[in-house]
Amino acid sequence: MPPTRTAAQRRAEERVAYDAFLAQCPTRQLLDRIADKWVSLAVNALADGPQRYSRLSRRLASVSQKMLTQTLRNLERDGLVTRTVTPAVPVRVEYALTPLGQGLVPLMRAIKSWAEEHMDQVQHARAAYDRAEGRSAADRAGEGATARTIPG
Amino acid sequence: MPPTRTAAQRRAEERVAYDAFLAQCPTRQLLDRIADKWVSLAVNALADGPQRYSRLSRRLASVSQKMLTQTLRNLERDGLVTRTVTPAVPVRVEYALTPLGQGLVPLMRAIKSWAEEHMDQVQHARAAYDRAEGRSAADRAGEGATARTIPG
DNA sequence: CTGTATCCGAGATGATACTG
DNA sequence: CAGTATCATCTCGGATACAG
Repeated sequence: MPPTRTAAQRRAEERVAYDAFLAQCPTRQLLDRIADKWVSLAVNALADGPQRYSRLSRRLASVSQKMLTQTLRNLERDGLVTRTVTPAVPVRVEYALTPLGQGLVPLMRAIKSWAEEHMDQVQHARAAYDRAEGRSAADRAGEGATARTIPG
Repeated sequence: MPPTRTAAQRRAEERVAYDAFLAQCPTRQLLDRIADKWVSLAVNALADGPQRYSRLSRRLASVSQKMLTQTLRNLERDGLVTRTVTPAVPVRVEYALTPLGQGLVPLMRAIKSWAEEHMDQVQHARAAYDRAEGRSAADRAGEGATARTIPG
């Protein structure tokens, strides 16, 4: 008789288990947090000291209001930033890194450091790969690396 | 007369500029790469040595075939892994970390290390925040931290 | 000033079926 | 064995309008 579960079913179960695992995995949680497009920007901006919402909004001009608020809320929830409301008219809200949030800064620097040291190699590999992809294998014979990092 | 561009328009332009910036920013590229759900798993698995596709597929049982292939292709494109095809019947394809890819491992360890040292604080903050959110402010008076890290 | 609420389109991801 | 192709879904993020 056939196995009780198909390969697809087993994979589905594995996924459930893995998802549950992810919910606890510190590394994944950290990666999910810092890899967020706006988090790195916000943390960087706040590394200069406490700032009001409007100032952050101006500094991170490319971030929509929705995303900025959402990012700051998440960071607050995780205990990485504080949100201080001063009741006045108009309201004044100031954001600041907590000690925990400040601890994140060196790590970000480490990542940045590695990136600056090695990402050019990645860029080069990427360009080479794309060049090879773009044409038939026979075409790529004598060819110097153009070292073009970013197309377009 | 009103300004030539509205605030919304200005923000849109800022976004375009920022997107262009992101395309070059090494840090962001690195974050985008390593934060990928499956990349960390794949790199980790390959850190044990070269492996065939089928073996990877079994080890990363939670990853769909499509995603595994896509992940490996991206890593190959970035020069982080090699893909070696041995013409035979059936075909044999082996993946391995390049030296560049191996250089990524210590960085991942650093991230993991930070995560293991600090993410429990984040979890605690998160739980506290969620507890406060879940009820009216008046309710939270005398209450010990339950230290429940993961709900559900 | 500092947000919240709603709608909507684009891209990511999984399931499934098919191929050299 | 090692993929590729296609379709359905689903979440994210932006635009916009409204509110305390």
